[in-house]
Amino acid sequence: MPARLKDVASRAGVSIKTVSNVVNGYVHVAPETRAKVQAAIDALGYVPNPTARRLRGGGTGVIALAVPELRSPYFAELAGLIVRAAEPRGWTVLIEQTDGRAERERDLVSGLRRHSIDGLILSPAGLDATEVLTGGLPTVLLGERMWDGPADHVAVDGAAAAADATRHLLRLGRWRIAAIGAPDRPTAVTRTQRLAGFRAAMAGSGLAVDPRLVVPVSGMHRADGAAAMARLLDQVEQPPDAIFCFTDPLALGAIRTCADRGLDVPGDVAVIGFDGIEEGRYSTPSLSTIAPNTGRIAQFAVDLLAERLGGGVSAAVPPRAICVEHRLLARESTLGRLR
Amino acid sequence: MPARLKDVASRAGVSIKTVSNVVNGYVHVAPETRAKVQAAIDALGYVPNPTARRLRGGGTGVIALAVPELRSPYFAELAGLIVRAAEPRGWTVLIEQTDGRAERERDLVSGLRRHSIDGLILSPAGLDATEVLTGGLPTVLLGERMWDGPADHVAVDGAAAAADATRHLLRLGRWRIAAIGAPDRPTAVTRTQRLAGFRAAMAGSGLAVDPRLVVPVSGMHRADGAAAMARLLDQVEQPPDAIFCFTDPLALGAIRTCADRGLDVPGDVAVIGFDGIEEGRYSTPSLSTIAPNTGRIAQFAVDLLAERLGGGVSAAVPPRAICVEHRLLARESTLGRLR
DNA sequence: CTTAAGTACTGCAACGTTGTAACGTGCAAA
DNA sequence: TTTGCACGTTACAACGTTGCAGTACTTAAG
Repeated sequence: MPARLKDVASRAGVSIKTVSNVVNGYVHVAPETRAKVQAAIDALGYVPNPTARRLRGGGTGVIALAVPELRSPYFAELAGLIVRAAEPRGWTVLIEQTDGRAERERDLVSGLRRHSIDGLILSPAGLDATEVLTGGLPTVLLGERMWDGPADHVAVDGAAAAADATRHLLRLGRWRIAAIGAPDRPTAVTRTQRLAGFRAAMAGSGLAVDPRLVVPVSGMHRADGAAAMARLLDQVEQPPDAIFCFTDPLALGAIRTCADRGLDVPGDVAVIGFDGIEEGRYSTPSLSTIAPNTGRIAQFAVDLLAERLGGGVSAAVPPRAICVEHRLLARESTLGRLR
Repeated sequence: MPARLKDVASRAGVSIKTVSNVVNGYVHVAPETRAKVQAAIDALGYVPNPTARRLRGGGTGVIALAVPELRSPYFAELAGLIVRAAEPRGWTVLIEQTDGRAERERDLVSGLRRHSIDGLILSPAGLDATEVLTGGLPTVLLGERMWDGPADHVAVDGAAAAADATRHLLRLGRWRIAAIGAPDRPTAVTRTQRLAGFRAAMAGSGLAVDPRLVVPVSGMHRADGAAAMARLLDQVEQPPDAIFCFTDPLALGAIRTCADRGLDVPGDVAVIGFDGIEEGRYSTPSLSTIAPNTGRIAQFAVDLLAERLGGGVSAAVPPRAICVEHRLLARESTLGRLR
């Protein structure tokens, strides 16, 4: 039984609308009326009812964030940053997990309208570009996509970043370089781009890519990396001297397998990942990686959504793509112990 | 401009209310009327407006989950499980980050009413027990608390689990055992309980706890563990032969410092953590830990909330406390390489 | 043949809010 | 003085839904 405008109004001896005006900071309210109303508000502990506001035609202050899964550290950290970036705007974030299944993404995008949601930040993993718009919801896409997608979109340049990782290995004098995390299906855009960058950097150094050293995975977790590394070591007579893993968890799993097999990292095999998750700073050996600026990704995602929502950008404005910078973090898994 | 009841009604040639009755499965509707209405619903793609329903007095299908931060792997994994457990009930989960600040928790609990939320699952870190109820929202608490708290509550027995961890170290013949993660303020209930369990197990073996080996921390991250370990090593002339860290990230940070200082884990120092996060299975050395059954924690939390919400349990029923089992996962950081 | 109970459906009001239009004021400009 | 205007305030309607009370008709019971 929370206080309503009506209660405040009768206590302050004014009309409902005047209270509404005070609450909403309308200018033309006599100071003493305002004070009287404010006193009543404080006395009753009045808090506006957002449901009613929404019904009347406003926003809900809730946006949805859809990621493959929260147990992936990269997405957990990103989600945390997005929640934080949404805070100053007074938004709360509703989180959905897609499990990376296009079908589930589709259900989500179309079904989210049932909730009272202002906008969507979607990290798609397999949804066809054209399908994204069907929801009719203001949407921002995260992650490496085609740059002419159907919605606003924030990402790093995956191919360039992958090439940077590869070149880092090449600069260290490694040339028999494996790649773990190749796509197992054509819709996995992120992995396809990273693979392309890998190939480009190899080609740039005049090196051929041994097909047996390109290992596809079905998941992007530590277990998948460990299994892929084991498979790789079992299939080739001579192990690679370096590995570019397309995510940090893949790399950490691969490193674990190396340890189990008695391979020294980076002595025998240098390993570099991709994500820049905090875990890699403290692992043994610490993990060299490509770190997208996740803070800026989160900020841009929220800002782009805010612009679409606030009408700052007409719906007719074509989708914008923002490319966020990345850094190469060279650590022990490629450089060795530093001291 | 989605279709409203009114639109469906005029298309089907019936009253608004009859359409409402059909949508809500009211029994006394003639089959042919129902079919006619259903056809209109399908034709117009009518979807009920949840905001209006909520205003009228129903639930929203949205629950809130408040955790300290998503970047903590334990909470990220738990959040993922809760989102998944909420799915079959048709609930979506709105996530808030408290940063472990009681003040922020207070704001959240009282402010969440502003959103249209049916219930709250709160993992408190410092909020006084009595304050939790002020929100007036059906609430389930997570994490080790007083067992006579003001709301339904799911947790492992933190003291018993901590004692298990300590006894594991004792069984390995270690006796100079340090604890990293002691509370730096009295309201940190979780850490206080784990410390109590640690002390109890030590006392049970007739061992005194060297106060210098009990290290308080201000945060529970890898960095805090690394710093605490460094502080510990700097302060005592002879390093401990084992360390119980109150969370896995603390343990992983501590292990990292050991590596930097040339201490072998577990040769020189055995390390055990608390959380059972996936990361510990793949770290080098893999991390011994206490693993609460997070799957069941998530399930119970959602189920308890559902009971309060669904009226299956009267509001008068006193708060229930569910104690979830935990397992000791003994791995390399205490046992050494197994092969 | 009346009465009661049940079925099929409808209209109205209410949930709490805000935009719009309107109403008096009082004061400055005509 | 009259006009005009800005100010302070208010009544009313609407947002889309559902509970309640009611109407009209049908069937069963007394």
